Amino acid sequence: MYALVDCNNFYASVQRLFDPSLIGKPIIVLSNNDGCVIARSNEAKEIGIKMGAVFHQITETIIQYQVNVFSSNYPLLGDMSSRVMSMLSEFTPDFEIYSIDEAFLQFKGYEHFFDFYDIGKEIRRKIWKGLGIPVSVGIAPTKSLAKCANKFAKKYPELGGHVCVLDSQDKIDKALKKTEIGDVWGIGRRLTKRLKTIGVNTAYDFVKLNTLYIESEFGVVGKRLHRDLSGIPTIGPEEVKAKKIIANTRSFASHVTTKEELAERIATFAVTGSESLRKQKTCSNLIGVFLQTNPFRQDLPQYSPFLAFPTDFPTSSSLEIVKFALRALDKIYKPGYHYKKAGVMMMEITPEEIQQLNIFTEANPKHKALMKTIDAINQKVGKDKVLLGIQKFEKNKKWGMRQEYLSPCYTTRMSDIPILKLK
DNA sequence: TCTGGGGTCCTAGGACCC
DNA sequence: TCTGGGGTCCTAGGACCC
Repeated sequence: MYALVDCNNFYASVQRLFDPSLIGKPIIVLSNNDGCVIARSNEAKEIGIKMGAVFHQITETIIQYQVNVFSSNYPLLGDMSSRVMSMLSEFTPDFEIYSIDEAFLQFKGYEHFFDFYDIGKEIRRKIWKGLGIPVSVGIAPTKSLAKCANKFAKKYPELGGHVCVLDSQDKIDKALKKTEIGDVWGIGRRLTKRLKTIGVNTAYDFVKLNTLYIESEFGVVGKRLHRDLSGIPTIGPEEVKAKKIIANTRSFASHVTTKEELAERIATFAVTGSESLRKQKTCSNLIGVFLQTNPFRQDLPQYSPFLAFPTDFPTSSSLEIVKFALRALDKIYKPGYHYKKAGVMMMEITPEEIQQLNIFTEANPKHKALMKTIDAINQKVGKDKVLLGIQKFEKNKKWGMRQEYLSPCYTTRMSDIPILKLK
């Protein structure tokens, strides 16, 4: 059996955790740059704020309902996520982190010993007691059915106290019949539209389709999902693998026009990406850079170039990667445009220990030790303490990213730790 | 004024190899 | 009328996830 544990309105729940006065009030959390709504408390959902809504377009609603607004606080959210995951991992060794607020727990061979409903309740109780984060638990024989059960647990909390177990064909059928096709894991907007035109409106309708038909129309992806939803475990556990692409991209609060400013941002994206490469013990062989003007300003000239340079040898050295990134920037930069977004992508990622040597050039052996030292210092005394000369020294300016509603980093910064006052 | 960021997998078609 | 057989690798585009 698989359990899918999902934190309820995770970002909003975390903010509420450190400010109990927010309980029962509408909360929204914004994307980077305070652009879109990416998380909502139930109260915010009820007053009709949509996922992905553009923040500056809903100011009236915000004022009218006194909605509490937060910028994304990734240090805080990341830390709370790892605490949740750490507690969940104690329930079973077969444990898979699926996203920042979701994990699959697999229970092999326990079927006859455990009441899964009790397990679900216990998971919920522990996370709530230990961390104050509410979770929903869906338990079923396959991953896609566990996803389905989880949606049920969330949608009808009164039925099972945020726990839903699908342990018989009868229950599975009932749940599938009540699940809209668009809510099925792996069925996006396009497929929903296609399926509805052929009369498939629920997950149950989908399961009842002919296998051969599914394969010819929707390929192997459709076939896999079809089997998995039919109760035959097909979507197996995902191993944690090194990333194949590492991207670092940001929109700017206002536009950027000069090459100097872009160079400084590109360098920082490259440095951050290099750190990610080293963390997963890999090197990159192709460094790409892109620029983008603001696509919402069609009245301004548009220019969105991308260029990738192969490195001379596989590398994770910040110095090398910055060099190639800046070389690419130099090629694609054109004056006279208002750049709104930029990014660096590390591609063709290979393991550190497998090195295809180049005849003509080789890595500077000093870089490896240097990077190790820099990483160690930054780890010990705080992120970004050691920077390259081209990077911005001012702290807290974060590329002029708009973050007007940032909460304290309650769990990761000494000065932000909440203080309890006894009367 | 203002519109996120970061990933994965699959398929079809073309180029190329012997 | 007919035009071998069996492969690999790469790319662009499409779909999906959180």
